[in-house]
Amino acid sequence: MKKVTINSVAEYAGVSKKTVSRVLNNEPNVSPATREKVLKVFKELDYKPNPIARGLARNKSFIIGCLYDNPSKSYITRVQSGALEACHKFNYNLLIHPCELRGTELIENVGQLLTTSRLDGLVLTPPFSDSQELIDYLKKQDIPYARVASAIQDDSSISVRSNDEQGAFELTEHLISLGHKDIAFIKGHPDHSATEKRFSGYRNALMKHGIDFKAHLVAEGNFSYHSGADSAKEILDLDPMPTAVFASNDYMAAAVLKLATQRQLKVPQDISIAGFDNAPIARHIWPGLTTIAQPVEEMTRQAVEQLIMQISDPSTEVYQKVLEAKLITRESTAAR
Amino acid sequence: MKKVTINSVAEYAGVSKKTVSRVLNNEPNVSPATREKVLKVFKELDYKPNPIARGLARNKSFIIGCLYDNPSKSYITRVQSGALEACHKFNYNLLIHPCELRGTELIENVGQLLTTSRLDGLVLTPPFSDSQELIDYLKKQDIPYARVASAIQDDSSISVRSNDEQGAFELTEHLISLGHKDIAFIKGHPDHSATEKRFSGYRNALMKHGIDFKAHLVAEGNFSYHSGADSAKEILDLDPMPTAVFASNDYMAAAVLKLATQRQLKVPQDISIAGFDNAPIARHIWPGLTTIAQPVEEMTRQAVEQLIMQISDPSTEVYQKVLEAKLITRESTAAR
DNA sequence: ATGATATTTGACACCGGTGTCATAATGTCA
DNA sequence: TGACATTATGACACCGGTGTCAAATATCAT
Repeated sequence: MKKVTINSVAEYAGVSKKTVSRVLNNEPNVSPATREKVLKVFKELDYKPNPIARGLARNKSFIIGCLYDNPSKSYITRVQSGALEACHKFNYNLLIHPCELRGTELIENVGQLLTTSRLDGLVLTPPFSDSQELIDYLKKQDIPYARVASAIQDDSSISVRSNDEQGAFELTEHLISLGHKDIAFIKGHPDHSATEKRFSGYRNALMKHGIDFKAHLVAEGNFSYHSGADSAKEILDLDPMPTAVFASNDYMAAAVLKLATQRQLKVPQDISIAGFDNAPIARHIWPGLTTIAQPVEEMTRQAVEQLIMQISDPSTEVYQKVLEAKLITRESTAAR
Repeated sequence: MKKVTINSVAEYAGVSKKTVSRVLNNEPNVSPATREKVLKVFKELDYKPNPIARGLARNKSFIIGCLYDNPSKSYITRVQSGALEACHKFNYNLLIHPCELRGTELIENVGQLLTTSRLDGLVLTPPFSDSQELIDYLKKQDIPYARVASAIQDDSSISVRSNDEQGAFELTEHLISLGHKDIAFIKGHPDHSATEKRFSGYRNALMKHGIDFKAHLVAEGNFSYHSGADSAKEILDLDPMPTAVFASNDYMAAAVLKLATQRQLKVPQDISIAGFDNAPIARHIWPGLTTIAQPVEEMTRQAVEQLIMQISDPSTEVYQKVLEAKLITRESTAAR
């Protein structure tokens, strides 16, 4: 099977390759007759323009890169699916690139990525969306990027996040309204800005309702299930045991639930447990986890859509957006 | 910041661009002195070769595409991580493309993918690895591909799978050895070849141990948690209720566990439950699920590695490989 | 020193498209 | 019908690299 290029199409149709290019890109100033003729040849030869050649000429690749370093597989797939939705809408594709925030090679690693594959833009998900070092680098390299769930204040770049603080506040109030006063808290990974946001939502709710904050009720997690299991042990070993646990994500909450169940504790009768994110696991276990639903897909979709807009027209105004997080109550929390 | 191209480097270094290209690609026949000089200019100007231009000249993109249509997020991320490992080892990148097997537009959709982004090869994961239609199309288009977990017999293309039948056989034997005779089975998605393999492993084990196969103990699932919940209802409503349930994946098993727990059944005392895949959820719930560990990352890694080998040298022999699946016993199964 | 061979280097076409600009064809109006 | 604006088309350079091949230079045996 011989390769069909723009040249062969042009020759076959008896026009110049520039005219073929015009038809290809739906440019004006082609007579209907010619256009028709060329389109027919497209069909006849089954012509597919070479995206690489086009990329070289236009200096574009129509590929967006997605950077992440996150232990939650469901979070990652949600991010991907939001990003893909936006990409496909505009005929872009998505290249994924998990890498580690820590370690001196981050910049080098991303540099390598940009060297081996020219990307039109980058979506940064936590914790990268909070890495000032990375952002400075991208700015210097002049690579368009969009931040998802970032806490960095920067009006000159795209950012879509959800209201973590508000969500944590509401969830804590929910627990308080059920009569809980000793509410343990498991923090997330310190590199993620959401960690501090959720923590302060928790503290603010306590404060608003006149409940003293007790440092010994706070455990340090890192969003992984494993860290949740460690924190769970700390918390369930406390005497007196708190009546409720608020974990900064659902995986850690699931770990608490597992240990509690292993210890023959009844949830929610003996202890209430709540998570954050509304990951699939929150409804796959029994009792289902009360949690905060974050619109992860939607955040990413909007971020990528804005990113593509900005790529196609760099003069487009970029803006920052905050989406609402929503309380989902299930069976894991109850009045004490 | 002016763009640094191979031309500017050549001019600056006082050599031809071909020589620069030689240094870039570590080709022989460059005098050490010249090589040194050019390398210094690379540093000085911070030169980054343009992958698109290189791609055009060599007719390569160094990008592998990954096709999937799978409800299990953990399966997807495991596939991705295995694929990425192989890609990065050879300086390739990975582009992801979820799409639907059903619907007439599959071929069109993949065609679109290949049109908008030239890929050097494609990894097919279930159920695509079993789609003869897609495979024929790729062959016709002359796009290299590798199949993961495919049951299609085709010695001319790369395939890495694990032994689903053997795994299911072992798991069933495990249940039988615990004294179970009424073992319900939840099937997977009919489009996946693994579904039949696992089912026949189950039947063969029953047969070997002289246990009659009972059709009413088989429920039709599709690998999704939701389908598992439906099947769970069917099975737990049976009278007499079977003493064990073997679900074709862990999500469906988790759904059975959830319903059982909701109904105040003790697992494994009242009923044993087993899954397949060793997905994260299998150890995130209580009791942990007895299951079969499939080396998903490893399968994909090997498949992609072979794929890249074949791309770099089309004369490379391709081969098919079967990896072992392994029984993992946890708390969800016990003697009756 | 001489010719034969091996190594280093560069000129130039090429990959498959797009952008610029000149020219040809067509349309408009007095 | 001629002058002028408008539309259609193509020639050609260009994007930033790589492949081919011939020329220039270095190495070596005799």
